[in-house]
Amino acid sequence: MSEVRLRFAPSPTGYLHVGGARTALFNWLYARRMDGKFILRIEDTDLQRSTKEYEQAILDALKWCGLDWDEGPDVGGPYGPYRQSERTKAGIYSEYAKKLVEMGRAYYTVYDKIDRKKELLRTFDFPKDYVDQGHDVTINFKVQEGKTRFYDLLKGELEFDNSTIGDFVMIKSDGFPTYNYAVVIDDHLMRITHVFRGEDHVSNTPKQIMIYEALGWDIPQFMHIPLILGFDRTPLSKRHGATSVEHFRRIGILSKGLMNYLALLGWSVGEEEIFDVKEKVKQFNPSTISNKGVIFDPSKLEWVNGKHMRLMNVEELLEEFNDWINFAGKKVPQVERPYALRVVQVCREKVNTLAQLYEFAYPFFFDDYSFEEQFVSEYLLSPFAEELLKKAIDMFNNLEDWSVMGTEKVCRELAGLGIASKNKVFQTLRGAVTGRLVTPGLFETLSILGKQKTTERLTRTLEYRSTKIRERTAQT
RNA sequence: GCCCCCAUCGUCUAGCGGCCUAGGACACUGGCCUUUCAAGCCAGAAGCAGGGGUUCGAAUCCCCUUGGGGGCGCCA
Repeated sequence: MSEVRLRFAPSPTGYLHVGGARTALFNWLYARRMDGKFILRIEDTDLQRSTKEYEQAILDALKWCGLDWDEGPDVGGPYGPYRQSERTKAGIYSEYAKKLVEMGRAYYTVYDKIDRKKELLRTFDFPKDYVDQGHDVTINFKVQEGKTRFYDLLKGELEFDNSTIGDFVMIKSDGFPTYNYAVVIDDHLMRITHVFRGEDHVSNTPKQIMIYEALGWDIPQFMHIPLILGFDRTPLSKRHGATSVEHFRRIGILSKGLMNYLALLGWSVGEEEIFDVKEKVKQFNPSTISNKGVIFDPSKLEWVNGKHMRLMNVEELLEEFNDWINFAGKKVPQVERPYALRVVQVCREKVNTLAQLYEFAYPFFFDDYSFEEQFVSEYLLSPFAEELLKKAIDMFNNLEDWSVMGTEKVCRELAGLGIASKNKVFQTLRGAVTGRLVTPGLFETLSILGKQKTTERLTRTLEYRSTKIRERTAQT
């Protein structure tokens, strides 16, 4: 059996959309499952909208997703070039277009110079005079009578009456091919065996089939994947907020988490929900993908992501975290690796994204955290706080054992002093060393912070309290 | 308008004629744990779009209606 070859063919007119990423993922999954090839092709025939920046952004996003390709514009391959603009310059599309004209399956259309939509004539002969005079000329495919059918892996046998399909442009007047034409030429020349793409291409498929048939080429296996929709059931777009892969990366979603969620969206692998997509390659069966439009649910994405954060080993998470800090352009914590590992270990228990992790871990990394309003009004300014903090500074200064058990012992002693209730004592201490009322466990927090930071912070908080009290007295 | 696709809890799904008084997950609600909590554990509420058939029997098969989506570009 010949080699299975699949491709993902984005057009560089925007960032990689999660829908595109899902399509790429399914292509990739099947290529890997069949020990075939995954090819990346850039469809940049829309001169107006395509940019190099977007192309690079898409490549970066795909790489981040872990969807590596065997052939593509950056790595080359036996069937290159892999950019349609380059293939156009190489004359690949016009060659077959001319052939189709010669066969009588396509014709030239000449348009009016002023009213550029108005057809002047159709001809099988190259209209040299008109071209010389500067008229727009396209090459159009001539649709014949009959029916066109094809088999879709997901939808089964599909049939279209050719009378519902009009002749269509293959070569635009700027010399570039249209999508429906170029895709056929490229897929054939690149030996593509399976075309997995969005459902929005179903109605275009018969046009492509007609070209395959006219040229006497084998038709690849098609599978059209339902679109990803927003909660209002309209296709997921900017109107639903940012939808690019880059956006989810920015808000701290792990590549593993995104891929896992995207795979889950329309494809169920038994009861299991949390997995590394790469480990599910063997079980990938494209025909089990759901056949209905699916709604993108950000809250489930977050949940999946949080699970991954808690399941992966801490070293790996720390690495992801550092990469993210860098990517997101956040202030980089200047701490030792063992310290960072402990922080990540305790903080990941209660967050679902790297951004949340950063936010949650902030007081462990930096001293410039601020005090939460509620902590100040409800605890810090309370009468008991002064005595408690003084006592705490004293006891922590004398503490030698900074293990979790050690800090717990001191905390419990402080709570037993009768200065305030246990809850108030703990919350006051928590706020005093982190500025907030919601943090990892207090004993762990203190243990990680250590003697120097803890006592410094307690002292500083006590001073802050005095200043606040003075301000308040001055006002009244 | 014409053509095509789709239809199980709010969402993602299991189900492929009897195992279904429809299972799981997210979200939601309540409880537990408890030093806070966004983590964890337990419990609950929530669904086969509607109508006809076929059949001893239908979420599962067929038809219609309704609803949703896609396409009909010198966009991809």
